[in-house]
Amino acid sequence: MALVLYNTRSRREEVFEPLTPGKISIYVCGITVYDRCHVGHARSLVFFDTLVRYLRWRGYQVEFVRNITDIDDKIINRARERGESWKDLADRFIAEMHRDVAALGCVQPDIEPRATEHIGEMIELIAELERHGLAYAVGDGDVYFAVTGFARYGALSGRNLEEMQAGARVDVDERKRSPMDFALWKAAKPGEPWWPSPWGNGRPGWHLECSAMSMKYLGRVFDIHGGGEDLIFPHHENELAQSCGAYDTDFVRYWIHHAFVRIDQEKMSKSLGNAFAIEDVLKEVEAEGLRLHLLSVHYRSPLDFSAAGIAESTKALVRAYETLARADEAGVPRHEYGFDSPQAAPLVEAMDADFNTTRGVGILFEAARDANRALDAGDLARGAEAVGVMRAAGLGLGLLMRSPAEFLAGYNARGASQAGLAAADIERLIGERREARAAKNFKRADELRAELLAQGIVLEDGPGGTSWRRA
RNA sequence: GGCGGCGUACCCAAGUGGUUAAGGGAGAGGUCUGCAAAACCUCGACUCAGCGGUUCGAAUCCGCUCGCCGCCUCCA
Repeated sequence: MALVLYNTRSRREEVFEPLTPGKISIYVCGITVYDRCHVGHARSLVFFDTLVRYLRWRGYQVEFVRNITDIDDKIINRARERGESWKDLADRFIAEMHRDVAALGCVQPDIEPRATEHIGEMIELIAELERHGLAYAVGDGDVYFAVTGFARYGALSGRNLEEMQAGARVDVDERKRSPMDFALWKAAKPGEPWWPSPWGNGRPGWHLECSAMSMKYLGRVFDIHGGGEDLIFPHHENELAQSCGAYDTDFVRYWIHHAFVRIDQEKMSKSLGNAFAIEDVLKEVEAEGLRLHLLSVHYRSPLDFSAAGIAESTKALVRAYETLARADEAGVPRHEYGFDSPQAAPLVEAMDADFNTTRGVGILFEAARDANRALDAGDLARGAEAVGVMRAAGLGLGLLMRSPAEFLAGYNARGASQAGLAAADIERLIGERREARAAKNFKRADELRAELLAQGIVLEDGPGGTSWRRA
């Protein structure tokens, strides 16, 4: 079995071969911290988290780097609007981003470099580009990359300079040699933060940080570079030009880009004003329900955001946790199926095929049905195997990692509290109903049950008594 | 204008040349139950936007038409 992934550079699926056998180096473009993260960012965070988790579970030693862009025009402008320092603003949104990452159940990257902590490396890179005749300074201290000096410019995004210039929407800057040249270093305007450099006081251009930091931590060639598909051009095209131009390296072996989250058939984005902050969404929905929802669509297809869609996924997730809880209660033995076990083979096959998380989720639920069927039949051995498949799928996808009893208790308690009920209230009504049932007063028993149902609480009568859950 | 992608059941969504077109949500019937709920079983696209073509064989390849989206500007 071979891991296959879609490489943006070749526009086709390729068999993945790591630079060093058994090891994988990954650099993902992270967030520009000028505002809270939205659901589009959540897709990026969850997808690459799943990719890293899967590859680790799959037996690879993964080095995962995700940067933070903590200096740029938007940060400066936003800080100015709010009358605080750009540093304080960036730090605050970094903390909020970390909170969102944790809430979504994502691992933190091994290294999370910040642009402003790598100014020296970036200056060094510009100097190297200058030596290769690919960088030029204009009078006032701005430095540009000369795209016409880099023959492969446009190869990643599949475009060429003539086409781009024909349809360019950018204002042509007379100081540039070519309209597509981009800034490596920006001279500081009055009141802006700056760092000293051979070209004067200023700050780095956006694309530079990722070239400098990825190569610093992962080497001049590394395995995977990822991000949203809007980064293909110009960001990744420019990174590639900088890194390859400076060091004549292959730079990135596999480029992976995921599609957007959409709302009403339109890209979710800050500039369109249709973005939902992760923080706000998680007040309304289960974080793991959102996570499952994001994984239920293949990463290269657009995903429509809707509360109803997340609710559907959450229902499915709860069902899976209920199956696990049921298995725990029945005392089925725990099996741990590694990626090379026959039980995990279908999941590995799905995920090896360009991270088909959709199919992976399907496998998880097929196993859930098998488990319930076996438990219905009292076949604990078969139930244990099916539950083992569920857990293996969970490990590969980053789902079902929590204790089922704990998850369900929390989920149900939140439902009850939304209805203004405490667990003790519900227990009291259950006790009252138990007495009514014992007296064969089914009319009263049914009234009590209907009362709770109206508040979103379902009662279930089982052999061991009555339990309650969120409708 | 250039480049790229998508259109599969009521909804979401896998599958991209060959056994009965995954899975989830919703719905209908059944088993179970005091009645329910949950779970399970059954049903649900003779069909994959439309029309042509290639092939022994296509949702899957090619062409055209219609509809939708993305990138070409900061953006996950």
